[in-house]
Amino acid sequence: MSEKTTIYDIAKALNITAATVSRALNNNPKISAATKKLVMETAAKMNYKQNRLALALKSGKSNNVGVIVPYIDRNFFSAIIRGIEEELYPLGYHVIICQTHEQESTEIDNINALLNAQVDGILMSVSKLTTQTDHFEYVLEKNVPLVFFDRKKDLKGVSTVTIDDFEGGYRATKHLIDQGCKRIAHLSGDWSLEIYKNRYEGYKKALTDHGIALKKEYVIKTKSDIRAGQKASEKLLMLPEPPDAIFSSSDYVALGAIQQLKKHGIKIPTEFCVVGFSNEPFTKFLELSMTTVDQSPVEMGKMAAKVFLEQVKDSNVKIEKKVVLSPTLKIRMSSVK
Amino acid sequence: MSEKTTIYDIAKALNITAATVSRALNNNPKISAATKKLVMETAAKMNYKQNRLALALKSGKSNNVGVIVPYIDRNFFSAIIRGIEEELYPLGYHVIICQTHEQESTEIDNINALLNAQVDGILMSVSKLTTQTDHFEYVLEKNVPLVFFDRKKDLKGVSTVTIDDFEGGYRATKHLIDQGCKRIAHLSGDWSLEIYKNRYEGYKKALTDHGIALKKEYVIKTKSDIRAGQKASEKLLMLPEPPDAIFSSSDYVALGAIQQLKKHGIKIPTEFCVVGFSNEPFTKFLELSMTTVDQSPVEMGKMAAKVFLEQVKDSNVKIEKKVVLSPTLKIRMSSVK
DNA sequence: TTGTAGGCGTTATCAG
DNA sequence: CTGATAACGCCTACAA
Repeated sequence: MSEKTTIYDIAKALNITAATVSRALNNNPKISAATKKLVMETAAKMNYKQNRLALALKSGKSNNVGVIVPYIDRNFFSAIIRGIEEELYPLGYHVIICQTHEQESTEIDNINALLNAQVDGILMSVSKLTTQTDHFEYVLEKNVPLVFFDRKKDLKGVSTVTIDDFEGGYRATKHLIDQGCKRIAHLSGDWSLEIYKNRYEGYKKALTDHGIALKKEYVIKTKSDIRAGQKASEKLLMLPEPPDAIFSSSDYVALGAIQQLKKHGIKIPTEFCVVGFSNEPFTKFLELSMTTVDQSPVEMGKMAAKVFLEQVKDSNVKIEKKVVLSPTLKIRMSSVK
Repeated sequence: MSEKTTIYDIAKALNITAATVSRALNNNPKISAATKKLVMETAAKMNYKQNRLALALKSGKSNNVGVIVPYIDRNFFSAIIRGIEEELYPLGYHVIICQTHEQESTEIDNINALLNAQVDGILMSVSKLTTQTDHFEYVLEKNVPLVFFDRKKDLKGVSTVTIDDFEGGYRATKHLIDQGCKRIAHLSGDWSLEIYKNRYEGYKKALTDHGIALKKEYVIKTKSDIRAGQKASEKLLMLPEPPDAIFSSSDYVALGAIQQLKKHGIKIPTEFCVVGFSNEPFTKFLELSMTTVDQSPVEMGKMAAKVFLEQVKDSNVKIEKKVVLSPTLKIRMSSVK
């Protein structure tokens, strides 16, 4: 029983031809009910399982999609992958995972490997260190659907699923203003990634909309970790006129800020409010739970999958869909006076 | 340039046969250096990329491995997947992801789908609700290597990579004893999963080794979430002689316990110590950081991948390797008086 | 050293 | 309705 049974085995057992077996198995209308039933039964009896590799070679569709992310164990990305998988699995697609470690060379490598593996599409979030776009254009040349989620590059023919980072930044900042904060600082990331630029723009707009002047020294670009948050907030506190609130583009940076503020004996939220970004799981579990912007990553993954599906459906027409999801402000203790 | 170039295209361009091209591309010794060079150059010029599907069909090896986990966005599992991917990618393998949602029927479904896709191996963690083992035996019948990580079923011919849960439970409990705790409770999980049973056994052994009697009412089986932790610890506090420490098999349950203790105004760690299990990322970020048992999931993933590789290397000999990793106790604030 | 031919498992096309 | 045949892209005896 360890041998794989093929449609030939079934054909032989039934004294018919493999073509007929194939037809029976595939609900082809041109087949008698009798033989169909017979084939089905013996197929079950012989424990036949379709070899998807052969089908893939024949049809040119592998029913695999490649997903490329910086690190799979970052909650934001694993949640997106979860969404993609859950949307695609019922339709017979499998998800192949690749990690870039934020390296452009690895990203290029991944794309080539996935293309060789004949994936039906590539869904990805661009790595931080990526500057070129040749490898993306190469994917398009091959007529393989390409969908960017969260981190994107602007390219003709590529669909994208993002959240409205501007809106997220705006709401977070407005919330702080509503809480009565007067001197709101912003901890941002590298602006070569649009997401950070957009969050900053939202912050800026919210301030000006409410008649608050933007202070250059209140905006600091940092890496996305706790240490960076500690250092940046220390710098802010040393200012002649220190801020009374921080909107951070990263939950980790926000956490670092909170830790530093506590070290200085500053009371949160009464004296100082903090808002993060991403709704990382830990933000909810903190004793002083953190207000943050939720990006609904599972939904983002599902949406990316849907966009991909539309693309394969009408592979003749070039679709270039830009889906922008709305962020949700999760108001928690770190910002409510 | 959108057409895929095959070895036939190269052959035609060079007025040689596809077989020769194939040999040149594969470093076959029986070929002249001249033609080899020529083939290589035109292959590069024509942007040839090997079709791995065709190779897979021909060779019977897809160079894909299937990984099945309950949920991909649980940090423990995504970290394991990260380890697997990082170990296998350099060798040309790709990782296909499936989620069971803890359902046995989905698990069976996933296995069949992966088998149909001709994966070279399946690495998985058994779902909580799985009772049968037929589908695992079926994998073995097909001569597809099967490796369990963390959650396993005992089966002949299956390799496993786990951590020493007994040891983890023992160390956690001994640590509490060393801290001077006298009445140590244990919040466990469903014992149909060995891991929970073993952690309990470690707890028990540590107690008896130190001359402490096991109290039945101090051991409660719960689900693995915060709410369950709150409820269970409430029950413990209502006991005529409430405990002064909790060792929990789950970080989430431990967090629920801590929250409940605080509600009662109990001071941690001075009056009460808590130790969790898994080293979920949030445990480190809590204001009162949580002592917990680290399972080094990335290492576990790498090890599972290595075991798989050994298995495919000598596919003739049936290997049944049982790797047991050592857990590490991360001592933090929730348990140090 | 190179060419020829067959096959991996399926499906699609064309006859019958 | 069913059978025969070719094709997907690659590799590998075997023959030359």
